[in-house]
Amino acid sequence: MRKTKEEAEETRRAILKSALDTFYEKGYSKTTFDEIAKRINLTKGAVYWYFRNKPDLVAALINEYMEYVRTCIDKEGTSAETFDDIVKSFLNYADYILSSPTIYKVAFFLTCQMEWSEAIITKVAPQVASNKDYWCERLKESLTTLQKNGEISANIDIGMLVSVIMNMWAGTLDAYLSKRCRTDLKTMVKESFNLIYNGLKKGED
Amino acid sequence: MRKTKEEAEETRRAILKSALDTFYEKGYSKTTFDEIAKRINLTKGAVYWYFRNKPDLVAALINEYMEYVRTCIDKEGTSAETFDDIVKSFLNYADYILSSPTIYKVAFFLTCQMEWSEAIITKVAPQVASNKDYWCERLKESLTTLQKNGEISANIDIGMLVSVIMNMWAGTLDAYLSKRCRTDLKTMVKESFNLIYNGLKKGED
DNA sequence: CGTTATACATACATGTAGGTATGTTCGATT
DNA sequence: AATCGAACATACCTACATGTATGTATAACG
Repeated sequence: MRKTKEEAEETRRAILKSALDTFYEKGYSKTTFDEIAKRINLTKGAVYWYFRNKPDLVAALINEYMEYVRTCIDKEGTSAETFDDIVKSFLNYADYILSSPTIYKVAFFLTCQMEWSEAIITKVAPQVASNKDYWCERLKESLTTLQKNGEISANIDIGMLVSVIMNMWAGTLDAYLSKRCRTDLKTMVKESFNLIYNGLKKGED
Repeated sequence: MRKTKEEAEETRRAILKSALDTFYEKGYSKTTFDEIAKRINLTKGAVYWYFRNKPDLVAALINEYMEYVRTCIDKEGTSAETFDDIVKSFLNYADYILSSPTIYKVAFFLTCQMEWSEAIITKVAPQVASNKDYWCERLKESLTTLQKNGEISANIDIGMLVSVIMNMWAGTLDAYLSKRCRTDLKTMVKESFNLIYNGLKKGED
């Protein structure tokens, strides 16, 4: 029954994939090593061979896909020239979540099916936070440039603006994933940014 | 050991309070009827006497406090005359969450410590949604009035605006409760509404 | 080619959460 | 005053999830 190194790596990835499916469907605490294994015709022993326990498994899972997400963020590349470019980067991110079933499951799992126990928080939260910080930094740079170029009012605190935008984005995504919002995600994102940009005031346009 | 009706009602409320504390500290799935009972010097039997199972207990708990929240929303009373009034209503709500440990625990439990299994969704989600809808309706009325009065631009879709505001509010509250945001909640709310109202554009003020 | 460690399967040990059945006490009802 | 049922306590049963100990076939390595 001994496998080659490559075959072993395959089973490791198969376990992670099966784990994601199970977590996605049943939620964190109702997922057992036994079910993860049986879905791919293995036994608990195999899963325990690769992962000490559930928090470790989740951490490995998130780590796997967070890295993947980050490369996709990077791939998008150059910083924004206009506010519309920023909106587009968020729309791309939305597209990315919607078009990749795997990433969708990860996002759904993290926002709706996770239970943030102490062990999970210490192992998973830093990774998620790090990824968010990375995104925030890029957003901050872009907005600062826009402010220098005069597209954004000079008396706006960019740090605060970043926080507001991120909260709005998180809230929108969360509402969509948890099915509290029937509207299309990308439409919501567009409308949200449009509102923030133009404001509500009765103006002159 | 037989109690009077009033004493029995007291223990029922004591159980709900103990349940909230336990859910708040340990999360949904790690909370057991045994611990809920022992915290107030009772046994599992007592808890089972009042509640069939965990989903039912959670539903009763949420129902209890949602009703309470709704009366507080109502108490605030008359509809808004200016945009600032709307902001104030959200600030009041924030104040309310922050100043009442019980409501804070409910909010924290719902956003961070809950696992949305099928049974929970069918029993709890409708209550939460109903409460949100109620709030949305009042928000929509207020915004419509403001639009008629000319404080808000006429070409803004109020329905969409309500969604955006609610998402922003939910995202802000969630970030605060899950400790992802170090900034004070009320400050964040103020800044968020300020941004939505004035917009980012380099204007003429 | 023999040894060893890898990559699992199998079996078992243990704790514990959920649920029920039954007992017990006493307030309420007549 | 006797009875009944509410309000629990106690005991127990069962399922199952976590974790471990052991077995085993074989790839890798010298």
